[in-house]
Amino acid sequence: MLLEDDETLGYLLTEYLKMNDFDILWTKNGADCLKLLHQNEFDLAILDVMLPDIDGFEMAQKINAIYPDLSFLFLTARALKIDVLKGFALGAVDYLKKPIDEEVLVVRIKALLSRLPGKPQINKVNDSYKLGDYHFNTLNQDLSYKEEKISLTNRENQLLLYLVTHQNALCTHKEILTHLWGKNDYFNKKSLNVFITRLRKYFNKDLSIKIENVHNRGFVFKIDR
Amino acid sequence: MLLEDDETLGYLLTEYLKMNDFDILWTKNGADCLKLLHQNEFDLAILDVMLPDIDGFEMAQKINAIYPDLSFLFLTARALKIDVLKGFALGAVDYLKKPIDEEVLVVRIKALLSRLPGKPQINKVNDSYKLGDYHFNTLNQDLSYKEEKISLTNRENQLLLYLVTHQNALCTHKEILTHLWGKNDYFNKKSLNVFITRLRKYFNKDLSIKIENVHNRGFVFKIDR
DNA sequence: AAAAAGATTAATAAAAGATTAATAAAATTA
DNA sequence: TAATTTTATTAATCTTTTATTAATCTTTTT
Repeated sequence: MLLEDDETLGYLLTEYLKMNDFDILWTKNGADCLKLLHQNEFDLAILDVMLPDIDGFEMAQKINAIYPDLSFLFLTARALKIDVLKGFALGAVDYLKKPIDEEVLVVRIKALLSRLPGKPQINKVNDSYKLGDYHFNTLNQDLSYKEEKISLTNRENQLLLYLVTHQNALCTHKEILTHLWGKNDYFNKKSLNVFITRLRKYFNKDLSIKIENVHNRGFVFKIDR
Repeated sequence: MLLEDDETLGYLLTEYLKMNDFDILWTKNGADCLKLLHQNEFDLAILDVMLPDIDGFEMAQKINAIYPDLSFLFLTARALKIDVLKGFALGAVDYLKKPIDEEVLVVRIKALLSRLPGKPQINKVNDSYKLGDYHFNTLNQDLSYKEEKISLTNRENQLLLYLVTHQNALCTHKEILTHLWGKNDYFNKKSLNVFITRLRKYFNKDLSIKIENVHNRGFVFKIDR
């Protein structure tokens, strides 16, 4: 969450942070800020100090009282030593002086978020799947059968992951192609076919694993038992 | 731990931090710093960048390689944007510009330490690894095969340590490059390649040791048995 | 039986990786 | 300080891997 009353800077920062894959919401005053805090769960609040209706330090006190687990930092032109000390005394994780380079701001925020407890563990995908007698590790990009390890290419890995995470469900050509190839045309469909053949070959040691075709629709990954 | 070659500033900071109940040890060069790190368990390292024998960025790389759980920050007059970005890329928890007010330094460090997880800096890494018929000593920076000893360069040592501590797991290009080089671009990737070739050559007497490539992803260090 | 869709194997071109050599920068020695 | 050696990076060249396209055969549908 960004609390910043300056239109230009607020817009700029919001857009820049969005570009860097942050989910960010921007407010320009204390009242709206409180509403936002009430309606969302933020990882970090970026607070300006001088605002029309409230001062950032007061906002920090409110955060401490109402949302004690929310981390916040100050981003302000008020750079007097006394202000910095006050900011940290209120529990800020950082105190940044304006003007700040956007790129530097982004790396600082990333560094901060990576060290916040709990929150930052952004949905780490399960990376390992037991498939019949096989074992598929999508992070290491390999498929093992007993002692033998088959290393997968990027596409093979992507495709298998897609099929496995949609086990027993029909994955249409269109769905797969738009998801992995980004477009759905005749040639990519041909390519997909080649990869399906490849995967089937890898799995030929366990007859219970099947990649079935649904004519004119798509494929479905199944494990019989 | 404070790494600072300037006598006056080093003395001043050390005394000031002691007054504020920190247990602090001060070194003036890279060699002594490594000794200290080996003999103690620090919560935080404060690194100057420009030093007589080593640069602070290199020291950070060594810390990443040898004591990956030790947090560090830079305290330096080098305030160019590129340096700041590099500092954070290497995993710094903060990047502070000289001159800094002692009081502000203290509150910043307190804020940092209060957010460091528990007491994680326990697992000091082993300095010696048996790798098939080879023996790798990362502190002495050498690799021995029977009576023969190969001494490793800094980069070779860092890279091998990284691979060995992530044995059997895929180490992506990005991961390796940001950890050891501090940035991840085309040329560093080329450089990494050269080092991989070098390491493979060193290990060519034991065929069970392999550094495998995963196309378009990275490398994995393996010992077959 | 004909047409369409799918499966399979093989051929190709582009990208990535490996290797060796050349250069530049740093460290060491005289 | 200059000369020498060591080291990391960049360059050049060769090899391998990979995704796609093509060609051919098989199955499904109407």
